[in-house]
Amino acid sequence: MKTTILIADDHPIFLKGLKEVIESEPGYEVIFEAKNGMEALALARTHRPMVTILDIDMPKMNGLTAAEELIKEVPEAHVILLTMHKAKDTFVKALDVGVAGYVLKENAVIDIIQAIEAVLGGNSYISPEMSSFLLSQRRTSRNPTSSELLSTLTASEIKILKMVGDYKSTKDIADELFISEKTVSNHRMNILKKLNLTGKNSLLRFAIEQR
Amino acid sequence: MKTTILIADDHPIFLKGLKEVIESEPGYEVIFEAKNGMEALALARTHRPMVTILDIDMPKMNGLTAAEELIKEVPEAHVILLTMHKAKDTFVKALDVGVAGYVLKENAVIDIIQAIEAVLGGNSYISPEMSSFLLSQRRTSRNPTSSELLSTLTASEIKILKMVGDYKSTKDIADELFISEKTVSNHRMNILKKLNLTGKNSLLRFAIEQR
DNA sequence: ATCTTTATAGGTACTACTACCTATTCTTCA
DNA sequence: TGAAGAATAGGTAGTAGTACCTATAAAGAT
Repeated sequence: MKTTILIADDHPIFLKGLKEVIESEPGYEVIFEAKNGMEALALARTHRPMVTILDIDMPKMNGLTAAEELIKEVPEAHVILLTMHKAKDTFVKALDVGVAGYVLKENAVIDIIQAIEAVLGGNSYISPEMSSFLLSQRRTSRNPTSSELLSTLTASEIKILKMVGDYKSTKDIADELFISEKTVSNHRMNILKKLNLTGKNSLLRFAIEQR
Repeated sequence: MKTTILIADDHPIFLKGLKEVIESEPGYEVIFEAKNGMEALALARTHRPMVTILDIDMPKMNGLTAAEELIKEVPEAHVILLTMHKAKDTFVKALDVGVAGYVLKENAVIDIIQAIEAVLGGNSYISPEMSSFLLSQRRTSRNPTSSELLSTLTASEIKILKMVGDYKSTKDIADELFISEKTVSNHRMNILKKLNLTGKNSLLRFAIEQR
């Protein structure tokens, strides 16, 4: 059985080109084409293609909104978004919505088959240019200021901080380490002082953000 | 001025092949070659190539450890790791260490130039197969069970849940919404019941994880 | 040899969140 | 019209984390 695919793009030339690329691969068949988001959503909703490829910039309804609607109704839909620009906001939104693929148009011809295969396998696929954004996010989360402060902590303090970050209570930690709750409590206070933290869940907050 | 590059791989054939690929591109020059981690680290440390490409599986010292050491000493080094396997653990470790690129060997020939360009531009580059792993991590955090539960919450409850996730206290929320602390407290309890949560910071925990 | 740091543990007090009540007003839906 | 849900607010109790004390034993450094 062939893999059924829906493509939506408001530029007929791009649409045609992409279709040819996909169908040059054996086993893939573009069963539907749409030229705006509304049309794409209606087709995908009723005919359930195995993969839905949506351009983001389209009239009537943009691809992102269409993807959001479609995934809400059909969570098992495999949606790949195509875009011209590398804007972070839309990318982050797309991730939240739950699209399986995010491919830059400039790479589409080369990447699309890989992307389709990835999403069919239940994986996600994003163009390398976008994945670099994911990486940098991960990196900035641990900023230099906090890591300097962290270095002043002793081994025990770090161990306890990690356990706090795992949502363990003072009692949990005391039981696990076979020490008194008071000792754990003292360690917690010492950590708070070293990190210049005050207030109720400030340690938990810090521990979580540092993970 | 040419872009200077160090490559380290214990397989001479792969090393030679990769070098040819890189030097076929104008502007790139492989100034050093190493056949294990120790050698690579020593060369990179003293000669500071603009990009350092390390295979992970190498004798003496593996590429990951070498990368860790190098980045610790020379944070501005651009390190690209090459690997055969898609093991998550090493990948996550590599991200923590701060490598700029992570390329699967099977894709290396095609991707390496793109990877080099990305890391020189201060960006990160990871093979699409690995970036899919990053995405799936992001996705699983909001699992279907919790989103179903979330849909039972009222608008006010969702608003308050978000504020809890911003580390706001009951009092903070009450002040901000011009309602009684008791009302906020009641909303919190209702949320806890709807989400089947119990215990001290369970709501904070949930709110944070849902963000 | 003394001083500092660290891990250990106890006391006391305050505060915020959880837990389980009741009750009123308003909207919405059958 | 009557029932259900939602937002509002109050009471009371328990518990966990924060805040600030003191104190001792072991390890390390000057």
